[in-house]
Amino acid sequence: MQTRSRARPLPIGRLSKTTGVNIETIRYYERVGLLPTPPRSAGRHRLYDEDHVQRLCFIRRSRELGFSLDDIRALHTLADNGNVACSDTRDMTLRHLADVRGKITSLRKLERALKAMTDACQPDSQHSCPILDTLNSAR
Amino acid sequence: MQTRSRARPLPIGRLSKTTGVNIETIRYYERVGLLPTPPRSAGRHRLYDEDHVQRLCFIRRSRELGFSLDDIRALHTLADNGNVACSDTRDMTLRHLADVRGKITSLRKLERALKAMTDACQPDSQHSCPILDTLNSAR
DNA sequence: CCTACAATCTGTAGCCACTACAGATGCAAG
DNA sequence: CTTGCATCTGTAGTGGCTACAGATTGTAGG
Repeated sequence: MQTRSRARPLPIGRLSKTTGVNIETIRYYERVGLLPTPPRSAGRHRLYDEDHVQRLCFIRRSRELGFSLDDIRALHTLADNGNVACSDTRDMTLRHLADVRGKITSLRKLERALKAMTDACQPDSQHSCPILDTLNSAR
Repeated sequence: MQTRSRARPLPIGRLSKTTGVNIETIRYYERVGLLPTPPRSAGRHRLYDEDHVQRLCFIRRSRELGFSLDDIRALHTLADNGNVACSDTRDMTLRHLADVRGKITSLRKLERALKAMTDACQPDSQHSCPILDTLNSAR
């Protein structure tokens, strides 16, 4: 039991392997105040514990879900304040969801436009290129 | 007829209004070699003609379709070489289309994950926040 | 204990496509 | 000629990393 709470600290390379986050990125997160500054060895090497692993995994998963670093900072604050935060995290996630849906919509428009262009462009067309024509013609 | 070919040159502010491209962006495009350097007035103010308007519109439309500045440089080169380029532009556009589709796919995954989280998060839930739980739990 | 060699350190610069200034000029209307 | 807007150059900032260079530290083998 107490071996777990006294697990030996990880240097940055191990933390990186454990969490799947690049070493440079870990140091970057520390620089921008996303990851708390860890204690150091006598030779100034960073020494991480289990809390850092948890925090960094939280960050990674949030990034995978497309949250910005500012969002994640806010999520940390909310998480640290206990579960009063539930409606706030929900609001944030809903805003983010709306954003993602907006991006999907505009990418689909893009997709249609690009498909129309490639469809119009037959490799054996002797005359001018429909794609270049589209780009050249007025809106 | 000759009034059109001898239209008076536009200063950068007019070009900006005509094309809908920001002044700073126009100068940026010139700096990175996307827009040819225009002649200048005695006082070093840029003076644009109809060709510049066309070129800048081409760039704007390409950007709206999500092409990178490198892509646009390539498109310009192809356009200037005549319509031999047709299959090349088609290839470029198809690659870009595949890219857009890839982005749509991953955004849709994101959308599903975010929706699942907000659905699980009921405002009256007294216990811990499902969203924070998701972000905290292991993969 | 010494020697390799790997790991980590700091600081800086680059990526993309802009955007935002500051401070110095130019230009055109009244 | 003055006023006031337009434009000029140059630099720095954005987000989220990534990639170095050059110095120091940690560690395993002999």
